[in-house]
Parts: sequence; C-alpha cells; structure tokens
Amino acid sequence: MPVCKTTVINQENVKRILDFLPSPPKVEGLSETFKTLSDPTRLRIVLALSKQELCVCDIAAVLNMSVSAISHQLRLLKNSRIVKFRKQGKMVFYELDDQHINRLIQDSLEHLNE
Amino acid sequence: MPVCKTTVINQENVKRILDFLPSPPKVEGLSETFKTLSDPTRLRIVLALSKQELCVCDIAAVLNMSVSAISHQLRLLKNSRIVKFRKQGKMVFYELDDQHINRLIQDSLEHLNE
DNA sequence: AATACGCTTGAACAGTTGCTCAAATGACGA
DNA sequence: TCGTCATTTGAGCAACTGTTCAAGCGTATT
Repeated sequence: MPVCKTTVINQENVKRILDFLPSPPKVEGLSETFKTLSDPTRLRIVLALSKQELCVCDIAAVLNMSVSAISHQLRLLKNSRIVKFRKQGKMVFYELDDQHINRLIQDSLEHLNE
Repeated sequence: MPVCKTTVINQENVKRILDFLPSPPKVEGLSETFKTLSDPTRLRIVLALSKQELCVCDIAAVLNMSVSAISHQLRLLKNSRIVKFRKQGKMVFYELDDQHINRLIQDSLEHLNE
C-alpha cells in the first residue's frame, strides 16, 4: 500500500488530509446516520415524522406497506436513536428523537428544493 | 393494508402526510445520496476530497486500503455524480463534483461538532 | 374468560454490498 | 518497443439488508 513514488508533495498531501479527517468514531457515527437514512422506506418514515407524530398503523397506511415491515424499520430507527415512542393504550406513537435529527432532515429538505 | 379503524382523525393524518411528503423521485434521489455516504470508506473519501483534490494512490494511502478497493468506490461516487476527475499523465485526480455536495458535507461536519 | 386489535418478533429468503485477487488498459521513459 | 507505473475492471465470495410470513405479546372491550 505504498504512496505514489513520483513526488514528495504527495506525502504532504497525505499528512494534511490525515490531520484534517475527523476521528474514526466520528466518521463511523456520521456514516451510521446516513446509512439509516439511505433506505427509501426509512427516509419516508423519518420525513413523515418530521411533520408530526404518528402511530405504526398510520405510517403503514402512508407508505402503503405492511405493518410488520414498518415495525421492523422502526426498530432500526429506534436503535439508531433517530426516533422515540410513547405508548397509549394499544397504540404506539413515534416521533423524531431530538432537534439534532430534525435539523438534518430540514437541511435535507432544503437541499431537495434547489 | 387498512388504516387504524378506531378513529377518524387517522385518515386526516394520512392525507396530511401524503400531501407533505416530497415526490417519490425526490425521496429516491435523497436516499441515493445518503446511501452513497453511508459507507465509511466512501464517506472518508468524500471528506478527504472536501479538503482538496487527490489522486487515487494518495486516497488509498490516506485510508490505508488497496488501490483497487478505492478505485471501485470512486466508480460508485463517480456514477452518483458526487465526484469528478481530471487526468494528468498516468495519474487521475478526483475532486467533489459541485457546490451542492460540498455544502452537504460542510453541514455534516458542523453536525459532528455539537 | 374470551375475543379483537395494534404492534412486535424471529426465521427465512432473494437481492445487494464491499472487499480481494488476477488480469487488462493506457501513459510514460529507457 | 519493452518495461514500468497509476489506475481500472471483472469474477468471485462472505457478509449484510429489507421484505414476507407466521407466531407471539399486551391492552382494551364484551
């Protein structure tokens, strides 16, 4: 895995970038967030929840998918701390977990309209 | 795939969200971008290129990975129009494709520091 | 207690992903 | 033209992903 041997400048490039890159845990964390939003189903769920809290059944209706499929995806979103839930009788209402993810979604929506 | 039958309000919720959600092509496009950035290797490449243009070999050195693996990922980044390249002799220099992706990365870096 | 409802869970399966390895390409220098 | 170097490409593969299906759990209504 050698650096290009033609010039010395490259070594400097490598060093500069290595200093610049965020720490591995930070990069991993960021890529985890992107990964969670990379599935159209999950992204649609998150976009929907950015508007208002919803129960599982209504999310399934919005996305026209099975309740089971939605529930599986909600578990992933829950594990990634992107959504949280509140129980009310038989029903479970989900909403975005915090302002951090909410801002990311708002930013993304803006990027969409350019 | 029925809507919850317990209340009428849910139907209104579903309608409101359906109006709110961006069009399928827009959602697909956004999730595609997230998907490309969801792999730590690709994210690191993009972060590196947000600092300065680099040749394939130097990227491999920075990430401490095989040139082949990097080249495969660069192809995906190229296809997603996230990076572009310029040839100079034997070497190929890559950089971020446009200001749009650059801003997304800058936003992400800010999100990292919170 | 019995039933119905909203939701969760686990197994299973097809499809996808990211890497390695070996071979190929294309530009340069001897 | 021959060899070398930077990069690309294709096959192959283990690991992962997103869905369905069937079964289960917990809460409310009767």
